[in-house]
Amino acid sequence: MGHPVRGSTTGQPIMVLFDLLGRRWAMGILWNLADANRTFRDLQARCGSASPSVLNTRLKELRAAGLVGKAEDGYTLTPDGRALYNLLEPLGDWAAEWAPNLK
Amino acid sequence: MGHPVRGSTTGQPIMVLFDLLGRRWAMGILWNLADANRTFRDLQARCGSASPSVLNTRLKELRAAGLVGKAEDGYTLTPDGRALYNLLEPLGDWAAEWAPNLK
DNA sequence: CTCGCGCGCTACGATATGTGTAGCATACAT
DNA sequence: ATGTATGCTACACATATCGTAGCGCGCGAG
Repeated sequence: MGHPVRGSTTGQPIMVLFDLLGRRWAMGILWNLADANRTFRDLQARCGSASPSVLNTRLKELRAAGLVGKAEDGYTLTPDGRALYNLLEPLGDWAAEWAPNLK
Repeated sequence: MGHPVRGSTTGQPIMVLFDLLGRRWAMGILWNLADANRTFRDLQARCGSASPSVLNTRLKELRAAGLVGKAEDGYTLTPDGRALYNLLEPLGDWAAEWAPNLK
């Protein structure tokens, strides 16, 4: 049922984005690339030891989406990826206040 | 390997949030509840006809997380849920500019 | 009252997606 | 050449999601 535009039947770009980000580790990868370029194994370690197959799949998807690129010292955020990260960043502060209310 | 704190081994609340939102339709549900309360079937129709089992599972998770609540006229965002939505909202505008660059 | 209807929701087999471990090829240092 | 680290693939197993069917309920019409 493939990857292209899973939720975009209504033509809403936001659903395409949610489809891409609504996969395991997708946002975590963006998050961990924000402050520095990371090697494959470095990313793997920071994403709760995600299995290399998923990690590689996600990296392919994110690169196809133009959010992540490859530099000499590992993977890196493209300008688009960084722009998206900047929108995601406030979630970090919010999560810090929200998480304790959970259990 | 359940639901509680899948990526939080490092103690980062953001990973707990990413775990919750990084599931199918999770963000789509928040998005569709933003402008009005929605019934179960209404949500289902707006989420690309997501199967009722997933939709129900997601709703349970989101309610357990205190982001979604139940009103007389359907599901609704809690104050926390609305705060989170406000952070997510800019993604809509960004996605509208980004999506066309894809293919 | 009973019939049909739409509702929220559950059950369950089929498929898609993710996990975990092993390991290969390359590069570089010792 | 030997050891170590890298990026990544392969594959068997586990989990998540899908899609369809259908149950129990409340309600309004006949």
